Amino acid sequence: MKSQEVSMSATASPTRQRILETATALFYARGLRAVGVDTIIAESGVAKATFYKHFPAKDELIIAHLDIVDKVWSGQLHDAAQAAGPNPADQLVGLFDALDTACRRNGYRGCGFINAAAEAPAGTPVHDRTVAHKRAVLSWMTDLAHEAGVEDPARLARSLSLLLDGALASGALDADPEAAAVASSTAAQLVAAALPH
Amino acid sequence: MKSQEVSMSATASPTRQRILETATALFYARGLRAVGVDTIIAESGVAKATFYKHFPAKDELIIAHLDIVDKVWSGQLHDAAQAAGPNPADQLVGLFDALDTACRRNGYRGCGFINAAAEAPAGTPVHDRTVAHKRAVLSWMTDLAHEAGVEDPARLARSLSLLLDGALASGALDADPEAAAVASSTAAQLVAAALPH
DNA sequence: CCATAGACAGACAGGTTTGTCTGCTAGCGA
DNA sequence: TCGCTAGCAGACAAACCTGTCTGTCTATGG
Repeated sequence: MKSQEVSMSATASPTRQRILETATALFYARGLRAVGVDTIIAESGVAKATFYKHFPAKDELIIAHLDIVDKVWSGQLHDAAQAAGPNPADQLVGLFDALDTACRRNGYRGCGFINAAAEAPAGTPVHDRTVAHKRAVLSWMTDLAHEAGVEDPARLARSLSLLLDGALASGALDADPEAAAVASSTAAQLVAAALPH
Repeated sequence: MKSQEVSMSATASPTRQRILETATALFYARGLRAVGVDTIIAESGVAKATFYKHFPAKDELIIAHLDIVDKVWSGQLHDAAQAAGPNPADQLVGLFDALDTACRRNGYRGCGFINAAAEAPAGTPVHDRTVAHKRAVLSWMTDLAHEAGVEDPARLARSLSLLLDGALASGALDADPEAAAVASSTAAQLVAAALPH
């Protein structure tokens, strides 16, 4: 208990990482309940005891999976916003490019959180994480709208997040780039209309 | 085989109806995979053999459930549109009132189809039904937009359906009437902007 | 009065799921 | 060399899930 206790909280052992990567791919592709731990164990080539050492219960693995989804998707959203330049109004529109990029990846199946929430009743940790994620995105967008100097930042952010979630939800049905394009251009229209003058 | 053969195709026996009602409530509330046939059988107070006589497999019950969801939700959408008067542009906005009504009902958990699709991989009958439902709604809205005489009916309808799905998806997380209100007012804004002159 | 349809009750089979437990092996620092 | 950590392999228990089957009860129409 000397050298590793620092990295203990980071919990980034390679085996754990391998399990988590396999699991997150399977969960996203097939759904939380549809994937059993046996499948994850077989697919990641790990022993059952090892699996349960890292994740004492399936639910903890699911939570870890959602944290990854959050990190990845939030990152893509921020990157797309950044790519649109320094102007917050432009960023608010630019973030929708992440949608187009995402729906062109194959295996795209919409938003991992929305899909997860459909399987988890309210009050469960899974559901709570989803709510927290959506709230974080909304609050980020509200800040951006505020910086852009629009009249009602909360309303604009809400509209845009509705558009985003709609595109994500319909993306789980058919990964149609058309939906992303319409979401993006509608976002541009809403932002332009909300801007002062 | 004289009096009942007419109603045979309608398949509306009271027992079947009772099973279906119980199942559709449970499926919507907890999810497709989370509800086992045993629970449905117990809850509807029916014998196992009777259950399997009416629905030879769980999948058929799920399909029947989705047909109900489709009928109910489409009905509410149409009713809300009708209530807004004869003007198609008004109807396009008015249909969003169904959202507000829905999210105030308790036990509201968003769109049964979106939730179902999250559990069913592409290519399955469940997934197909969902796509068909969403396509039907979109096409209805496109017709309305066309009648309203907007410049690009397809685009307006797409925007509005994105908004609708977004509100439905976020409704599965928290049944916040605020989301419905913003969806509605944003719809009004988009319709007004799309109208000629 | 009795034959038949439809429903009830519940045992049963066979598969899957989560999670535990026992043993074995390989590396690594003391 | 010893002991510790981390991982592998796989048996096992207990619950649960779908679907089948046997047998009983009751209402209704001929």
